[in-house]
Amino acid sequence: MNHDLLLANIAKHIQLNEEEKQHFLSFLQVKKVKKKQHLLLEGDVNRSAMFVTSGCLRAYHLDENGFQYIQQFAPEGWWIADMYSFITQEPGHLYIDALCDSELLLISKANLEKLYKEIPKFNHYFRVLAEKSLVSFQSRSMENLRLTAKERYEKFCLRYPTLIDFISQKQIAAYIGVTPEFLSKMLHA
Amino acid sequence: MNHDLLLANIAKHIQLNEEEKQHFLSFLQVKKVKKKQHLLLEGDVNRSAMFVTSGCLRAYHLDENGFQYIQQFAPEGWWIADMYSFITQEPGHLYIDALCDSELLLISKANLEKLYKEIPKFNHYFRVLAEKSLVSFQSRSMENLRLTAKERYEKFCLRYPTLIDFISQKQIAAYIGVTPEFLSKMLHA
DNA sequence: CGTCTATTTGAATGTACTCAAAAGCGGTGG
DNA sequence: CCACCGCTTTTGAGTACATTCAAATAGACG
Repeated sequence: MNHDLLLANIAKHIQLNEEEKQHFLSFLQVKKVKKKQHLLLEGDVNRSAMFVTSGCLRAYHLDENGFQYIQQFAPEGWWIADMYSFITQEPGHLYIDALCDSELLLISKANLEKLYKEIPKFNHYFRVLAEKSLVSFQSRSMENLRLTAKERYEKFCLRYPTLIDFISQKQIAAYIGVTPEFLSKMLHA
Repeated sequence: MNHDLLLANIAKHIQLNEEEKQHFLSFLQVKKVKKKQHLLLEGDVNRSAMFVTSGCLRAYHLDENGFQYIQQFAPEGWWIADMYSFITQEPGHLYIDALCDSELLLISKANLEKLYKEIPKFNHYFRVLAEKSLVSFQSRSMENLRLTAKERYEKFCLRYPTLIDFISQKQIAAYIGVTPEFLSKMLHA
């Protein structure tokens, strides 16, 4: 069942009885997307947080010159959202799309707020998630200043070992913040 | 009273009755530090999260060449910690020190865990804090790749308007990730 | 007042980008 | 099943943004 991965993830942090599990699952919506399909466009309000049960998503920003900057990949077992937009329910700046056919579990902002009220320990679960993600982005924001492109490439390989030979070099370039041309030269040097 | 700023901050997110307030305050420790005094060194375990009631702290990383990279400043009303170390209670990679004489409220990891158990709605408070901080570091990590030094300088001015004419250029350079020499040239161009 | 650190300025260098063009590769339709 | 089209990757030459090293000046603090 595609809920199992999520329940297992949650079980690492909080204990749910059968009733709570069912209640939680009733808030979720299953969604299937095809490769290249968008789940969120710039200017959209991100109404649901997404948990990837199979496949892989990515969140990216498009700058005024048409350059993509990838904020994160979300392989199987990862949550993804435009956090700014999801929290504030205002239009966001990110695109989210599928790198391959994928299956997702969605929880809407409204249902998540209900969940926090009805099963408060989910505050704990999502607090721990947010804290871990925070630590990771804190590191990355400093690494993006102090590391060279080559070092950032190596960090990428460590962070997403399953993606290295699955995604294109262009995607990796957009994640580490270099041009595809430069990454190609770097890997052939 | 120096607790007021913190209680006001908390009141924006959760409602506490008088008893809960007192219980919370009993977990806190007041600490005064002088300018340049360190609160955390690289390799230390960060045992307490710190709330700045007056003054200003900063968290920074020192690389192998002796360059400082400032992760964040914490003026009055901000929380600061080495989140990685605080969460895991393992040795961290950050230094935290005072930019001027400052007054802090500390909550130890152990007391915070007790607090979560005894007044679970603090999970909500710290979840919201972590989420906001996450959004801010997500933006910064991409800005550090796609913006030029001049644009990062402008973002810095927006984020910390009270610090611009209080801290040295060298500090700003260490935050936006350029050499002091380059920042000087940039500002005189 | 003297010392230490921060800032300024300049010349040479390096890392990564831009633009351009060719080669490779994958998917789609005839 | 092959040919074509579009996108990715490669390669090269010229350029830009930021660094390094060095030295002079200015400022802050005890």
